[in-house]
Amino acid sequence: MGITKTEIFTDQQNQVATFAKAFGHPARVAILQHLFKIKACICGDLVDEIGLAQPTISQHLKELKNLGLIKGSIEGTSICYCIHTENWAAMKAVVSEFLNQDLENKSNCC
Amino acid sequence: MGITKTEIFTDQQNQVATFAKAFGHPARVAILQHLFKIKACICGDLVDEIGLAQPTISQHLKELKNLGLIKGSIEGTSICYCIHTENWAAMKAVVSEFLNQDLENKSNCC
DNA sequence: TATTAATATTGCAATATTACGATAAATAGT
DNA sequence: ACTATTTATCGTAATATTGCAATATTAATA
Repeated sequence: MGITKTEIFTDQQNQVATFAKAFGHPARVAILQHLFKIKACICGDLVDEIGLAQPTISQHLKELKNLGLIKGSIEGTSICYCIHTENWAAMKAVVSEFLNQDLENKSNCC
Repeated sequence: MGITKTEIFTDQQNQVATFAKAFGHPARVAILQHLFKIKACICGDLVDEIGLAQPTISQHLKELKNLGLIKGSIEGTSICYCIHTENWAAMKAVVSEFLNQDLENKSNCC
């Protein structure tokens, strides 16, 4: 049905999935990488930097902002986006815990 | 258009996105966690463990297998799935590099 | 070989995502 | 106030994803 049954999963599982979904598109990966690289936060040269139309970039930015991973502040007519470092760290903690799981014992079949 | 323009991104960006998409659904997060937890690899009790229909679980397993994150071996009539540890480590390296980016300088606006 | 058990595949309906043109909203400068 | 610039929103088309019932496949066992 295209709808995810979030009710049957734990909060932690849903959180990992939600954050991971944010990185599940190369445009958002590219946006975040650019914001990390450019020390000063960047506004809409993202549209030039990445090869997508302005409304598309704006939409991706909105998703990242809704998740709290970036924040934007008005600079005249343009808007300055940057990484929300505290929230990024929090997200990283959740996702890293998932990624860094270890096999307790060696598996006995595969 | 629902179609992602992968051509305009780097291989690394597409890789991060592809792996992240695998974790972008709580069912797949749950499946992977269960495979990590249960030392011996598990077959189709995943259907009982997680509350989704058998075809749905089978589909999620297929995606994870296609990405190389899990592997399955036939055990009689059932199939034994487990984490593909080498590939998991490789994935972790790619995703971690993305997550662990650091801001070079403090941002000057937000 | 017929039956049973476990998993995979097919087909389909519902919803989500991606992308962009057109347009609106906000602000700066004239 | 008018214009230009920048970003957001709306509307819509195309594609992707999720989920499951029905069915097929595979392997063990009677």
